[in-house]
Amino acid sequence: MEHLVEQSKEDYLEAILMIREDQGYVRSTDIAKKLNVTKPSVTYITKKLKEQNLIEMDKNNMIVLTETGEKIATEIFTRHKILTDFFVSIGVSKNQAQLDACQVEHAISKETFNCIKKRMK
Amino acid sequence: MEHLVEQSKEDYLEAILMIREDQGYVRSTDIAKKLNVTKPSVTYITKKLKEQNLIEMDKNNMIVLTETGEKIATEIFTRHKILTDFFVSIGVSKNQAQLDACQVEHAISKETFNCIKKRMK
DNA sequence: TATTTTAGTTAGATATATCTAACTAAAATA
DNA sequence: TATTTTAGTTAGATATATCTAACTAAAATA
Repeated sequence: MEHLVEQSKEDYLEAILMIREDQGYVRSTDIAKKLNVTKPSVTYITKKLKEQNLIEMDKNNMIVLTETGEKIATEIFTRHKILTDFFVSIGVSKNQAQLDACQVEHAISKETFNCIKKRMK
Repeated sequence: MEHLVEQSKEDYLEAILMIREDQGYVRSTDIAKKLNVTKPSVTYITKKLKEQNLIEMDKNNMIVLTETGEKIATEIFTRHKILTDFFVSIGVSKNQAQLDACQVEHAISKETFNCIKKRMK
């Protein structure tokens, strides 16, 4: 009841960032659509993210990342892109590379990610 | 209540294989120790693995893999070894490579794994 | 042999993250 | 303006995988 498991937290924050890049604002529904979950699930998780000071909601219910939230979201989004590129570079199809990056981005340590990043420069 | 989530299932099957290689037989307690969970947790999961015909228990409560269980366990164990080697080959420390392999082995598709495997030959 | 340790189970609780059903309230459309 | 659609919440249920407490029964040790 205390903490979100890392993966969900990161998935939601990343989704918020991606939606914002896409359309400039982020509503609860947009997250539900993006992550393929129901609206009550989003309500539940965003409540927790608020409690952890990772997001805020303005008067119109628009969701914005706090500084900490932004940092985590960006970190994961960067991982996502670099991992996708890396998988493509070793011969994985674009589509599958995307899907696997979504999973692996939560699974690897900073050390391993840095080694992959180095390889991609 | 129907199915195990892939990761736990695979973790338990892999642990069973590793313990067997190590000491020749596998008891419930050995799995608890290896995976750092309590004995009731092992009872709960092994019950499900039995229902799914992935393991059996002999008269002495020794746990053995069925043909299907063996196949899954071997597949994951192979992934584990190849991913560890791969991470080490790009500069990750042996220890961290081990840990990350444990996670990534469940996260990637056959396609991506095959590309990594090809790279390691 | 008596006692302690070890292996395993059952019962019941808990945490996380989901869902459906039912609702409110605002916005868009006929 | 009346009706419908859309956005969001609350309440309550569910699945997975864990835990602690309490127990049985067998094995090992004093």
